[in-house]
Amino acid sequence: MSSDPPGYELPLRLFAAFRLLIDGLHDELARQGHPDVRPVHGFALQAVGPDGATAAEIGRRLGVSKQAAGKTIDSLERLGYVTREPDVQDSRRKVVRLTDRGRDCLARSAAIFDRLRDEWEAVLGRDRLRSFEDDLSRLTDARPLRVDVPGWLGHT
Amino acid sequence: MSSDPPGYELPLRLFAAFRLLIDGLHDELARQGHPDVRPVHGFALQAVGPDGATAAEIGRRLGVSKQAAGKTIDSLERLGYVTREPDVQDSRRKVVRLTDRGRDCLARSAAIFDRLRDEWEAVLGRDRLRSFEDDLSRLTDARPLRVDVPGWLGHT
DNA sequence: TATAATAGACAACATGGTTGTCGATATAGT
DNA sequence: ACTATATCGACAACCATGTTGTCTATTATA
Repeated sequence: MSSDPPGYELPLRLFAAFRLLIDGLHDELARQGHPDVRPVHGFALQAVGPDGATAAEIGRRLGVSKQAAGKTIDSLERLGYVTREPDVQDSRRKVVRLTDRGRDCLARSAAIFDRLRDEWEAVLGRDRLRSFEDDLSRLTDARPLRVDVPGWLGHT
Repeated sequence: MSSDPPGYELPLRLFAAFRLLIDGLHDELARQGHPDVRPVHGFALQAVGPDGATAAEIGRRLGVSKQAAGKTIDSLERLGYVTREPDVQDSRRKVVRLTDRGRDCLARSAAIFDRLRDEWEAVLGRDRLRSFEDDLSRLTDARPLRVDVPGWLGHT
C-alpha cells in the first residue's frame, strides 16, 4: 500500500491549475483582439451582467468596497467595455452597462474557457474530467469569486 | 446523454477550493498560537527552507523581486519567525533562517494541511481523492507558487 | 414629514508590489 | 595580479489597488 501524498500539495496544485486556466484565457483573449483586459476585468464584466448594475452592487458581488469597484469600472470604461448611464428611476444611481465590445469579450471568454476545458478533457478523458468536476463541486459551494485577493494574502 | 458543464466553472471552483484550504489553514493556525501569520508568510517560510536562504533567493523562489521579498522578510522578522545573520563565507549575503517559532509554524501547517486533506478524503472517499490528486498533477506541473498575485490580477 | 438608508464622488491613507541606484563584495577573464 | 562583471542588500521613489471616512443628493420608511 502506498502512502498518501502530503496535504500541502493540494492547495499548490489547485492554485496552479487556476492560474493555468486564467493565463490561457488571457493569452487567447489577447490574440482575439482583447489585449488590454486583465483577469480582474473579466470577473468585473461578469458581475455587471446582461442587465447592468450599479458600482455598489458590483462591489458587493465581487466582495470589495464600492470605491474599489468604482476604480475597476473606471478602467473598464476607459477601455470601452462598459458605459455609465444615469438611472431614470433612481437619480442616485448610475447604471453600468456592457458595450458591444464588453459583450464580445464575455462571449469570447466563455468560448475560450470551453475550449480549455476540451483540452483538459483530452488529457483526462471525458469521464475522468466529469468526476473531477463533480468532486470539485462537492468540495466547494458555488459562491461568487471574491476579488479581494491582495488584502487576503497580504502581510498586515 | 447530459451536456458538459460550462468551462468557466472550473477556474471559479478551483480558486474556491484553494481558498477554502488556505482559510482553513489559517483559522486553525490562529487557534494554535499563530494568529498573525498570513498566507503570504506561509509561502515565504516555505521558501526559506531548513537551511536558510538569502532575500534574493527567496524572491526568486516566490517569483517576486528581491525588494519585495525583503519586505516580507522584514515582517516575518518582526513577528519572530525568522532571523537574519551575516554569512561568514560571503559578506555580501545575509542568511535568513527559521527560528524555533518559524519551524513550529511550518510543522503545524503541514499537520493542518494533512488534516484538511483527511476531511476531503472523508467527503470524497480515499480512491476518489487519490484520483482527484492524480488528475490535478497531470494538469499542472510542480512549479513553485508565484506570489505576484496582485499585479497578476490587476488593472494596469 | 422627519429620519434612516443608499448612491456615488472625493480625499486621505495603507499595503505591497515595481524599477532604479548605490556601495560593498565575489567571481571570472586576461 | 588586475580589471570587468555580477550579485548582494539597502534605500528611495513611484505606482496600483485596496481601505475608511466624509459629503451631498436622493429615495425609502416610520
